[in-house]
Amino acid sequence: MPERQSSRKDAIRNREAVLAAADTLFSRRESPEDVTMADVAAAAGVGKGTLFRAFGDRAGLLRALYEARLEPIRQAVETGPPPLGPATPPHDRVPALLDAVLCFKLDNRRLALALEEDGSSSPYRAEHYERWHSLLRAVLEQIPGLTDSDFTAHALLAATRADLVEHLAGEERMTREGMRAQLANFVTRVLASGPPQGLTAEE
Amino acid sequence: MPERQSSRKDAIRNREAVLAAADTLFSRRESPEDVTMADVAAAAGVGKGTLFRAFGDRAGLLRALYEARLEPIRQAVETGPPPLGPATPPHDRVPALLDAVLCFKLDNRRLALALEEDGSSSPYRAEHYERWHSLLRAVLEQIPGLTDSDFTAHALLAATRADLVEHLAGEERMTREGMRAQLANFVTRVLASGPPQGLTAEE
DNA sequence: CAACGATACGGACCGCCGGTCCGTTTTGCA
DNA sequence: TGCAAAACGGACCGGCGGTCCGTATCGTTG
Repeated sequence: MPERQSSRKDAIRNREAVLAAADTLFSRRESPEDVTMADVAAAAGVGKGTLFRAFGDRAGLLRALYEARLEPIRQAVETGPPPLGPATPPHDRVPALLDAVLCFKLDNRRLALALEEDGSSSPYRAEHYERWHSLLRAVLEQIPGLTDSDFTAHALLAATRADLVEHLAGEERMTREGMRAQLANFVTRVLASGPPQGLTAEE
Repeated sequence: MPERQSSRKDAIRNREAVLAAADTLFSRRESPEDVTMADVAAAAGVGKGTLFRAFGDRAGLLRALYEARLEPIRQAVETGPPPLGPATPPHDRVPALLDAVLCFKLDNRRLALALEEDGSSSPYRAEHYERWHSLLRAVLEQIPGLTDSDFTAHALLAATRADLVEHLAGEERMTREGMRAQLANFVTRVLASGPPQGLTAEE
């Protein structure tokens, strides 16, 4: 697993070049799978060997790109202000988190698609998914009257799957705001039904 | 698109043989993608040419298998008795439909996985998905106080995605009944919250 | 600054897989 | 039985992810 950073400046420069090239390629080309590793190498002005040494394999490159793009949001979630940050009350944080995920996928459609539909290993094993899931689960657990937090977290995240987002945005011509609104609505509905009888207490 | 049936008996026999071979191969092998077309052809005692002539391409074979397995459920949904059939009141039919989908995916894990994660074209374009979606949407539409039927149908179906099911059953060791119960719970929660303010009218 | 070991480079090369092609065989009709 | 149409099957192809190894570059040490 050659994922260790190198100190040599040519290595570092090449790594950057590859990342940049891959980024533009993925956002330009229609489908992620007609961006080949050779394409990326060529676009970065680099040999294939270099590319694979730097990132291990295709999934490694995708992961690196994804994590880089995800970093700001990760910050906002872990140490930022409400409504994403940890100080937010659960009822408000859950929709905010899911909205953030949705927006991220809208802004990085091709990339998310590439990462999720790469058959080599289930998206559910990716540790960025693990992060979202366990966070969401933890927050859900703080909402009184809500059971099955684990499954619920999965189910809610499933509503933001990259290919679904792609389908809604592309095929069904749904607008960004339309989607955000409907997802918000959906989340609300899931959270709304309180204990036994519908209570929806105003806070 | 060579999908048209042939009347020649060798063609028919071979088609059956391929279907059967593929079926057992997919249920035996760990991951769908280490069942190659050559494997299937060999197991069926048939040349690759025959296989591709009969089903067009890999996706075609998967689709044929899937549709065959789906047929009984399709019957039950279209013309069967409650709780799946058309006579069922919407509130009861929605959970029943989703439970049926879930059970189907549990019973055909590898196959569903193969079909959904085949990158060549989004699962949302498959017409069996279209069928489930439009049916579910239609039923949801009959539930008073429920908006966004289209999106809601997508979101509910997303909770039964094959790779999620696989993950829950495999990685998280969730039992069949556990999953069914949690999905039922989730569906209930989505349907429960009435119009704007929690109403949950008893029928 | 010279020299050298360590490290990275890059593109020819490999194995595999989905899909095609075409000479050969089977089928069923007259 | 003869014959055209249809199906057979496996050699073949193109392209992809990934590897290998001779070569070029780096940076460190005297």
